[in-house]
Amino acid sequence: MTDLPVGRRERKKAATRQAIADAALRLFLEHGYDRVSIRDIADAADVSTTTLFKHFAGKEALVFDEDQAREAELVAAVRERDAGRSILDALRHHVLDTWLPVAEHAQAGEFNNLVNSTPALRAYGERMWTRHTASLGAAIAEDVGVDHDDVACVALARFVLEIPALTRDRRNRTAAVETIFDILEQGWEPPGKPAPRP
Amino acid sequence: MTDLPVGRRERKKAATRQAIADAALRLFLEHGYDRVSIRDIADAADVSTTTLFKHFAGKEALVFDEDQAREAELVAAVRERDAGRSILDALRHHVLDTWLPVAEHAQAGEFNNLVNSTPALRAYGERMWTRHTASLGAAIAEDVGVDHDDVACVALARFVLEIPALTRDRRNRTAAVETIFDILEQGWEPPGKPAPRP
DNA sequence: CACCAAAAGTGCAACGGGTCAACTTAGTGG
DNA sequence: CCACTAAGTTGACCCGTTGCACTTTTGGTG
Repeated sequence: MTDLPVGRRERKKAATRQAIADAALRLFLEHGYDRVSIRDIADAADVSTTTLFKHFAGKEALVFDEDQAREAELVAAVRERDAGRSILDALRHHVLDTWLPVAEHAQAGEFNNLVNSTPALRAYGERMWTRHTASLGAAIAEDVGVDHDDVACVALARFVLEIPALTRDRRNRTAAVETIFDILEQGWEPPGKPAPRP
Repeated sequence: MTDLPVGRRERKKAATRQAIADAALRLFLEHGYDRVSIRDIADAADVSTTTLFKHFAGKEALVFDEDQAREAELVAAVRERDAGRSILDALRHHVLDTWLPVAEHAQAGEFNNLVNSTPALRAYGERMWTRHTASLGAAIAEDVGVDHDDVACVALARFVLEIPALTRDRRNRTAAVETIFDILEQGWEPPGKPAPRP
């Protein structure tokens, strides 16, 4: 997965980082996000708060490790799609195949619950996605051969990146994702009431 | 516009509130958002920080007065549109007629600049818009006669509300808005390079 | 008019997130 | 083995924000 550190130094560094992240997640799940202070976490991981902030940019970053990966995957999904497949199709399947499994199950029960029930974390999570707008937009633009900040391409990127927020608490996430991609492909039109059974 | 306060009490209250807001904006424009502390503002307005926070929910709220109005206008634009006009058309014209003039000119030069160049304010501003997703989505859903949290309707609402963020720093905002509405109406397709002149 | 309850405002202390500067420790590499 | 450098520590500090106990104002009511 990620290249493992070689020197003793980097191993120790990685270890501390991990210790902090573990302690944080444990305490958060145990007592709730905002009843746990940075100092608590630092103590539990047996480091100073300054050290903690050298590893993580802020309190929210303790729970959302890893957004770098997502951006790369997204761009790749566009760039390295099968020949003849449209950009939208590639994105649709990337979302369905990659995001949904993670959201649905990966022992994420408590985790999702934690994020979902903490406004600060929800907000941070949403912004995390939309921060990739520029990169994804640029990748799409490059693919179709227009300016890297072409409005249509950037807008499409943003809309796709809103999908997690829009489908978060749906009973049937798959259907919701499909519906949204249908809008993006064919345009929006008033959804009819589901026809009553005759 | 807003009903003017009658009692001496409410007049004074409104006055202090205004004094705070004025002091804040002045200091922000003069020294930059994050070089001005809450204490500075409170001092300048000659109140205590406690009082300040009884009038404004947080530091960002000092610069963004008034988002309530926007939500109502939006919902109205959908509900009270001319007969025979589609929802999307109503929204498109509401955005073009109501939002653009405000964004373009209203002595907003420095103000926009301030918001734009301060990450905290950008973030707050964007969330301000998307917070109306549910209401606008529900209005649309009601109009077409489906569940108030129908995915397609909520998605459309969100996409429309992203428009300010997506068009903020475009040279030609009008064109950008039109492009985005075209996507929402007819679906996205790869924009061709502008045809080179023959 | 006098009086009282409630609202507006004050002062102060405290908390939690986050930063800074000077210092110690301990791998790294020559 | 020694000098260099990155990781970590310490302690003080700023800032946004909240709670608490207290004073002032003001509107209404008997």
